[in-house]
Amino acid sequence: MRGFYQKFSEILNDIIKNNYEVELGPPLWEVSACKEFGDLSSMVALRLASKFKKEPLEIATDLKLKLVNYFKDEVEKIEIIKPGFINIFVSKKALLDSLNTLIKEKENFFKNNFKERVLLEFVSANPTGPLSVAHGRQAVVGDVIANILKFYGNIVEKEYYINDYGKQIEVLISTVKERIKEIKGEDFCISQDAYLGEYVKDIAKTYLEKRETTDLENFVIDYILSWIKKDLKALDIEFDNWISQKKLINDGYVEKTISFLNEKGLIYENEGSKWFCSTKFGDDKDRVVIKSDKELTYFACDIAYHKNKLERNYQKLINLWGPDHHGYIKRVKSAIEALGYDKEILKIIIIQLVTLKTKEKMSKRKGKVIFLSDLVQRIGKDATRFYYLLRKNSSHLEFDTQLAQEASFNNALYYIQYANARIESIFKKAKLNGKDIDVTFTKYLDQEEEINYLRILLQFSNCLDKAYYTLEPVFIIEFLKTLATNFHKFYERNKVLCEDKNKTYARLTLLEATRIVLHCALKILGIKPVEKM
RNA sequence: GCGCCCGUAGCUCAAUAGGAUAGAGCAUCUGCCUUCUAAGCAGAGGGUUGCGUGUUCGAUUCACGCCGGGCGCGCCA
Repeated sequence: MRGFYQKFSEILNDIIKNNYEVELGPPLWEVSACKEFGDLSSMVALRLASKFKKEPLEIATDLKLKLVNYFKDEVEKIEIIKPGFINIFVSKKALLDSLNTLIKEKENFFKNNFKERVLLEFVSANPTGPLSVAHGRQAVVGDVIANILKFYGNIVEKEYYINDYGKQIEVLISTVKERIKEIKGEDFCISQDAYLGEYVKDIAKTYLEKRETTDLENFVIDYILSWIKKDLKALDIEFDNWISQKKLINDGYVEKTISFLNEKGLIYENEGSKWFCSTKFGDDKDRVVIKSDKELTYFACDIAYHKNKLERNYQKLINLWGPDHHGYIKRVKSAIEALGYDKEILKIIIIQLVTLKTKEKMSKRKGKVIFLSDLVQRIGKDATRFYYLLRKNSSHLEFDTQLAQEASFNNALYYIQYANARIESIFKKAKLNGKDIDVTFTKYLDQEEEINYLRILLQFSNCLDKAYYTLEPVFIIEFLKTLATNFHKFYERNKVLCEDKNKTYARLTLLEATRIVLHCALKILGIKPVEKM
């Protein structure tokens, strides 16, 4: 249960269903916490008006009349404004009731119970080297999206697709072989398109040291995968499933998928290779699935992989891809339709580029990649996660490593953590903790400033909705900044521990509620709250 | 040439799933520490939202066309 915000949404939804026989998607209410326009503002009258070609003001008035019946003392007043806004001024009582419930239920207050089975595939970097800073953004965003989905009661599996087959791997293996020769002092040859990174030498060295008798290819892939897992672990990210492309092929799954499409008449031969007519499903051109050298293309495997996903019966598939894959979306969606599924089941989120802003100007010579592990080691897990989430998924992210390390108010994470530290400090001084909070004292919260602060706090529900429906973690960051700002303001102006014991306990409930919200939000972001600074 | 992302204050970015007077921080200037952490708070200045047209009650947001910046366009993966 999430207090009045949830309740009001349910009520409005019922009214619309009963009277207009339609179901409008969220948001039904926008939370404004603004003196002029009230706590909740709804545009549904305007949405209904354009749908039924009626006067928005009429609809708004009608909805207002029906809304009134549902409330006794939760609402101060309902106003209809200009083109058709319905503005609700929530009563102090409703706000305090929400506060009481929040303190009792803690973070459960904000949860939902949607129960969808969701498969989230992200990172899926080729096992040809350690993860780069670009992969890091996908990893963190994906992990946080998973947390958001889970928080709303969905069953989420995080999956990593291992591209352990194809030319890239072949090139890597041959590079390792040459490096082994180099170490042994034999003649060797590193070609132009080989993997030039120093880490290839490390792999070769380790392979020799361990006197591995196993297959070199398996050794190399396992070795790199262990790096990748370690890099992810350093960011507190763990995957539920690791799906191997090679295994899909060896199990005959890819072949089966191609013949399945062939039976549907969607595969044809041309110039010695086999093509899938993706144009029939909206793609710009048909795509090769079996090359003229009889090898499978990456796309062929991907069709099979998505078929495999679909057969595992998820209600939603979400893929996080880098911007270089945007041209690939139509192709995969076509494949899903060709396989006989609704392409809307797959949601693809493109995570834009990351650039590093560093003072010492890490050289870009020879396209040298900067490893994720170096970044995490330098600025720590929490700051790395936070700064990766700073922008919308679709926006370029400039990662300011200098700022992320800085212990100053310029650093938004410090500012937020500082709020938490101040709260902890007050509780410590009062020799109390969260368990000692008695909600009967909330009745002493009678100043406008206190109630307004409470309003901000309760907007977390709305923030979570936004993040959930848009799959944009950045909204949680933005909320945390706002909350921290308002907390610091409140802190400066109102002393919590004061002569008036009732006031003290009342304000402590506000602090406890803030602590719950801060901890909850940070937990979703995978960041540890700091208790002392 | 085609496709994707971006263009908002001097700088870095916000603006919620079209909403009401486009907001923060930095930098500049002015105040506030015998009082729960000054890593903070209060205040001032700063805008033709790249340009144009359209969609509608309403556009920073959507559509189309320009201009400018970034990236991608394999029988690579």
